[in-house]
Amino acid sequence: MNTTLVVPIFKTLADGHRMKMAELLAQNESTVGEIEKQLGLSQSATSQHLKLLSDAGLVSVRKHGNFRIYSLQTSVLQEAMNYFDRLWDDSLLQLKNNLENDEK
Amino acid sequence: MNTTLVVPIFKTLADGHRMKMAELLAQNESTVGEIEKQLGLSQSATSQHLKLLSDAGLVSVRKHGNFRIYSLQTSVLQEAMNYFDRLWDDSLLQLKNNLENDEK
DNA sequence: TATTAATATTAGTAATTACTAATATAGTAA
DNA sequence: TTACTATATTAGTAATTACTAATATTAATA
Repeated sequence: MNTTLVVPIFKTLADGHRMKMAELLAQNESTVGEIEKQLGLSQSATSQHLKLLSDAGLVSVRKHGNFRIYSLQTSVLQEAMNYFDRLWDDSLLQLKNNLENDEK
Repeated sequence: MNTTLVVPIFKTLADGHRMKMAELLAQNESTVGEIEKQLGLSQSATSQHLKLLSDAGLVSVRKHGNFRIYSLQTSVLQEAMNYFDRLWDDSLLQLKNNLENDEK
């Protein structure tokens, strides 16, 4: 597995506010203003967090009049899920091997 | 879901070296010295990273003579996996709802 | 065109991080 | 005990981060 792909995703989600944003967007796509209100952040801070999420490919944006509508990008989520699945599988395998060795 | 549980796990794994450590430990429990050699880090840096992993509950340690043997703690991994699963499910549900609304 | 609304970008700053270098601790062995 | 080995801890530092405040951009509307 290539950690360089997954590390940026983790870095981006490893922040309470951005994690909340991801959760909000998992429920519904949303404008900057709505997110700002939900999280109680300043407009600037909200925009900056969204930019980080966007740079990491975790969200996409489209314009609607004067608004920007952000949505969660599930394909990148999948990357992160695969990473955990892999770790999980490896450690289960390790456990199994250890049990077998103990029997000998 | 309680993000305060998951954020520290993400913060801890959101570093290339610690992520590599988690991967190594998923394959095999290991001493500090082995990890240090695998990652090409200094002894001190290695110890400090392991402390962070340990504080986050991602690894456990046991003593063996002069050595400390670190192993991955799968139960905490599970937390993080659940988080992603939840996000994933929510966004699939959102997608489904949007399709249904479009039909109207 | 001028004004307003929604958002983005920039510069500055305090707090956090990841390292190195040095020192401390704890177990082993002479 | 003394010396050695494996690891932990501490202090200091450069780089990064998350914010605020100010300004810029872009679209809608009067």
